[in-house]
Amino acid sequence: MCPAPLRETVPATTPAASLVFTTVLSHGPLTRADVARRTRLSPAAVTKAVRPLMEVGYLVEDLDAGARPAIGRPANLVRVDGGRALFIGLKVTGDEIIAVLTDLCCRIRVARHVPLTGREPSAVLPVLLAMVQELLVEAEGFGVRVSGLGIAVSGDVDRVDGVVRYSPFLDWRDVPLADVAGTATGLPITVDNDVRALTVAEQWFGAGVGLSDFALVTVGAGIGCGLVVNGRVVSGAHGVAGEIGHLSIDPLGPLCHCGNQGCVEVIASDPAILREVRAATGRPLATAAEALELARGGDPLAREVYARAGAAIGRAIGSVVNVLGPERVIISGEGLAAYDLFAEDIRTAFATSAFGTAAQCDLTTRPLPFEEWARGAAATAIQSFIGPHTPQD
Amino acid sequence: MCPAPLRETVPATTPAASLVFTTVLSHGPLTRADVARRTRLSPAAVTKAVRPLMEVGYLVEDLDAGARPAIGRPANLVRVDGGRALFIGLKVTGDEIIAVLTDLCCRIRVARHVPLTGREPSAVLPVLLAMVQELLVEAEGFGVRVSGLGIAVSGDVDRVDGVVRYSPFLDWRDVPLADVAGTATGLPITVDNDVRALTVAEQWFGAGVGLSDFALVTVGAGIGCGLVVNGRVVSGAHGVAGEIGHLSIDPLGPLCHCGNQGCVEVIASDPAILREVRAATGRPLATAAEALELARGGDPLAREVYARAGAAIGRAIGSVVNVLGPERVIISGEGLAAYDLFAEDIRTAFATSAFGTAAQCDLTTRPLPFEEWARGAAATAIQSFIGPHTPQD
DNA sequence: CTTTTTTCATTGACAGTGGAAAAGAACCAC
DNA sequence: GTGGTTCTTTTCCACTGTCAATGAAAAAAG
Repeated sequence: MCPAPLRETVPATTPAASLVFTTVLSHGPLTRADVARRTRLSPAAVTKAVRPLMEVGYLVEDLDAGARPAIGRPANLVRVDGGRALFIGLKVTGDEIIAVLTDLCCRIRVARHVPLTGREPSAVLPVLLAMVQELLVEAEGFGVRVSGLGIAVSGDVDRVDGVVRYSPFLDWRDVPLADVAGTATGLPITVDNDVRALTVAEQWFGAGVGLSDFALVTVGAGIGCGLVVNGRVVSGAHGVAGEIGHLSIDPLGPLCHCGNQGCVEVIASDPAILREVRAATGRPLATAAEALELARGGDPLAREVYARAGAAIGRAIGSVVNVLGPERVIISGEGLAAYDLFAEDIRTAFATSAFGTAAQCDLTTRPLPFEEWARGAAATAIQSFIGPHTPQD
Repeated sequence: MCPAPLRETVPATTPAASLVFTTVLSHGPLTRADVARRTRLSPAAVTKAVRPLMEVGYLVEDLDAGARPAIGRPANLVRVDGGRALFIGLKVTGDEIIAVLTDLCCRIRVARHVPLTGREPSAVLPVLLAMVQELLVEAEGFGVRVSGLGIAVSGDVDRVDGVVRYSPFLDWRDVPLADVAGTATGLPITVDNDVRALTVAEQWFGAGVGLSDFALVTVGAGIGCGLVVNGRVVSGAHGVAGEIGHLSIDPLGPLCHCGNQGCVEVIASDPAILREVRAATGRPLATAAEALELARGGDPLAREVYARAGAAIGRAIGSVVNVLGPERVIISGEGLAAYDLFAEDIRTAFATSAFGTAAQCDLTTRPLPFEEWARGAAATAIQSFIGPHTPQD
């Protein structure tokens, strides 16, 4: 009579359960008492939230005695059983799709990528769906169902409706990605902006854990920035935020396609650096990697370009920090391969442009393997899976 | 036996009551049904929240039939009875204390200011307390008790502890203002940063009502910025945020005391404008008002200075908007007296520096009479009075 | 001039959430 | 053992806000 439920129930049914689950998820194995202290819930509430989550296997008792107190009853550690559920994360770029299969703790189990031949939705979607199928097959090998699919796309993305409003890079407008992917795969879909997705991953599983205010700066083909303020990811009133790529750093700098001069992006993005190194040295370099090699080899002109790029990034970070006063800035991105060349310049430019207390802000760097973007997408899927009661901090 | 309560109970005891009260407070007279729709509470919950608030007189039925629907039972409007409680707001500047007595709707009933002879806490506090006494006497004339005192100070202020951590302007460090004022007056005290206080006033009673993301930019002796993101005022991880005064606009501009060149504040603050007009015209002007007069008179060199100031402000606003994507920016401050001189420049500079969707952001200007700062302080007191369940939006 | 329709407001029953207090459990130290 | 300490669970309960039904007040319809 009663039809079988189409999807596994979400782990957290009440705000308290959600809070407990996300706390354990982010802060690793914890005792119930610890969870109670962290969440400011009563111990009783924690016990009651943990039990049903254990019964369905999302939480498990961690038998590594480990952190037992010197005195008193030994504590039982509780942790999330990552293997209990799988998620697929996809990042769609202009020329490829990067895909990962992760567990509930957002650890990557499988990573793939396929090139794209066209950018129109009609060219991308079949490849995307084929990739999902491929990973679903992989997932069978783990004997666990896939509980969600996250898709990250650059540009203006409406996560609530799952619509890509406008992606300049892909030249997409108003593509109802969640609907399409949902009907095709039957999975719960989360669509979000790529930088925001990466920010969610850092907030829950990375260098942003436990911070109520931080920024994530990505350096690569473009310069992006994700923000967490008061424990919540910032989306802006119109769905767009963190556009630091077009902060104007040098009014006399090169002309940017946005119409201004000296934007961060036209000084410090990978293509900009390549262009500048080419111009400075007169060599016909083809890729950013070649420019990097030249600079690493000690070419002073090339190094100068990297120094300028670092200074621009540092000043952009300084602006963000002055405005928001975050606790930490995480610097990441493909461009980080050149980090050794401009780390110093980023820090000095930041230090001089940060005003007052803002200078206390911690700068952390973090390598960004190519699968990381897709992992961010998986993180958003995990977030959706856990439920609507996302706690603010 | 049972001692009389020392202070009136706060209006809102439950989250729902708080939500209802703040909704009615900000959105003027509303029908219960409207409140229910706005807050997404059930109609029953609204009725139950309103009743006790009416019994103690904070809410009243508004008998101005006014907005009756074309069909169906006519609605009863509910509004806050502003006269039911009074609040004192104080702003401490370097050379005077500005004070207001407001009602619960943050309407100014009495405004005062006294000059200060010294900046040390020992010189300021007696004057401050005398001012409070004076307004308490005034308040007796209204036959209503004063329910809270808000104090606004520039610099790094910890609202939770009521401590002025560091105010460069006053040269205060770690002054426990809330404790001192609390024991001296017996009133509940709220101490906050001045710009944040102004932001709260706008969020609850001004041009920020109903917006989840907006910025408030103040132009005057300094350039400040208050931010509301996701419906909450931004304080930053270290208690400081919105420091746009030292965003560097022109790397070749005048040297700022912060060590950088071409900060907004060294181009567009009142003293900076005065200095520049003096330098450009060679005239021995004494005040910003004289410089303003000169520019209004048509002096091209003076006008040029204002145009540069406007452009700097516009670009600073552009930076904030690119980073946060607010729905609106409210431009205010004493410097707004000169608004006609640089309005155009602000807008053009903003338009060129705002990227993509960010340009949709609405720029609003709002005059800032001198009592406004003190009114901001009163708004924080009202916020504290209503209770800890401040809703996020 | 009823009756119906529509919307607003209230009531009382109720489900569900999380807290308080007390008891139980497991260990160490003496 | 006994007492002390901390973690965990249990039981009971206060409380909040929703549901569904009911009442109220007006306009529109018959």
